[in-house]
Amino acid sequence: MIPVEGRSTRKPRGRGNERREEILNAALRLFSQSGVMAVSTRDIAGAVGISQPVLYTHFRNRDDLLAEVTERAFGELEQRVSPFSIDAMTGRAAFLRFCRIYVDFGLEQPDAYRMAFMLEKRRSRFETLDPRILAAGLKTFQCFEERLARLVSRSLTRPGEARLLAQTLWAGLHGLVSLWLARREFPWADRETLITRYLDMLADGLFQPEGVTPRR
Amino acid sequence: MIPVEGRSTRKPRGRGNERREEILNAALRLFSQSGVMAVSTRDIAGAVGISQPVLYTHFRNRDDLLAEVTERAFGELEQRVSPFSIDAMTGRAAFLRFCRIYVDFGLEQPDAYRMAFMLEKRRSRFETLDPRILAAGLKTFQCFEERLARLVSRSLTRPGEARLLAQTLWAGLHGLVSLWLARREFPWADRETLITRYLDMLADGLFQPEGVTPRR
DNA sequence: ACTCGTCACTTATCACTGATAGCTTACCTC
DNA sequence: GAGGTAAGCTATCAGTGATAAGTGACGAGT
Repeated sequence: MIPVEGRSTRKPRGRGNERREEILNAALRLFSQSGVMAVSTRDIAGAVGISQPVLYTHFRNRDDLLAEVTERAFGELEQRVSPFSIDAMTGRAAFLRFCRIYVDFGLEQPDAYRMAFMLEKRRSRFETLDPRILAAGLKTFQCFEERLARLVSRSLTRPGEARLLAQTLWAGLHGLVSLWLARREFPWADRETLITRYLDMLADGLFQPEGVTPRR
Repeated sequence: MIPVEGRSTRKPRGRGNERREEILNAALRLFSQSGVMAVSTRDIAGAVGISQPVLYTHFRNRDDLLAEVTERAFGELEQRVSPFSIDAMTGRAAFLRFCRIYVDFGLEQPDAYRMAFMLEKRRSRFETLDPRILAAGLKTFQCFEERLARLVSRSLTRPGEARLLAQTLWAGLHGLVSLWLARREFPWADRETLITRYLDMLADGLFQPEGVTPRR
């Protein structure tokens, strides 16, 4: 399906890990081009210029490769969230910009987002999530939670409040992004209008009108 | 993978449509048991007691069968939403109960929910959504929008306001349900606490504190 | 009662998928 | 130069969705 490129030259001894990187990069590129489900192990091997079984000397199986690409997807989101600081903005504006980082990531990198949050296991939904994906997700969530907590630090009182708030906001942001990605054919209202309105709802729902003081 | 049951007896002439129903029922059952991705056409045929190619005399392909099962999934959600009426509740309580119907559907029937809102196409994400799924989704959304509009009818002024409100709420509800379904391994806060808090956020975000008057 | 068309269903097979076994080859060390 | 081994190959597996082509039973028409 995907055109096969020419054979790659054999790697010198001891530099087999370069191949591993090449595979990961090719996989990420193909996933973004054609969607995760549409890319076969033969497509990936073809793009790198090696035979398909070579993949299995670097990764246990397809899901293992996918897990590693997903880890990187989480890393990308984290890289966007992590430099966030309040700067000179008011609380509400800062909160909205914070939300926008997340939403924009989902809309600009749909495949990274899909892998991080939406991808179902191929075999069965009863398979447990790869522990590396979970770990990467937790790390990114913690970064998200910390930034959010700093944003509303004035009024966090009860223990566990920050975590609950972060989970609520995360799920809220996920709703807009994931539904839009999964059902693009739906007659959505104007995208910008919807996003603005949606983030307003989240801000109004989570905080007092004055600023960024959590309700209740 | 899934055990094959005994052969079914041949259908009399003119009653081939019974077979079609049997296939749909078996597919729905297996999807709920093992997850959509884990069930093959041979599993379905085996459960019905027929050979695998028979499926293709009733459905164009696997996605076509899946589309019909998904239509039914939307139907189930619609059946839950459709009898909703405000009764003797106050506006906010009615709104929360309305939201609860949606959330409970997702948590109780995860596979129906997945098929309706989360399922990615098998081949490529650039394939268009089956028009029947889209139609079923639109019908269910309209039912949702109508009930919601009646709930807040006092204060809907601008045209298109009900639609925007419905899309916002839908995406909001979807966020909680879908993220919970997709990442069960995540260390979520207590489920009931999270749901309550989340629905409170939606109510506070969409309406004035007094009741069910939309903001702005 | 016998034909005969056609509906319901079969077996055989295709191309493709992820995955494994076992062989080959080129490099690096000694 | 020899030999070990890392790097990669071909061949093949079972399972998948899908198609082609054949079989046979049922029931209407005479």
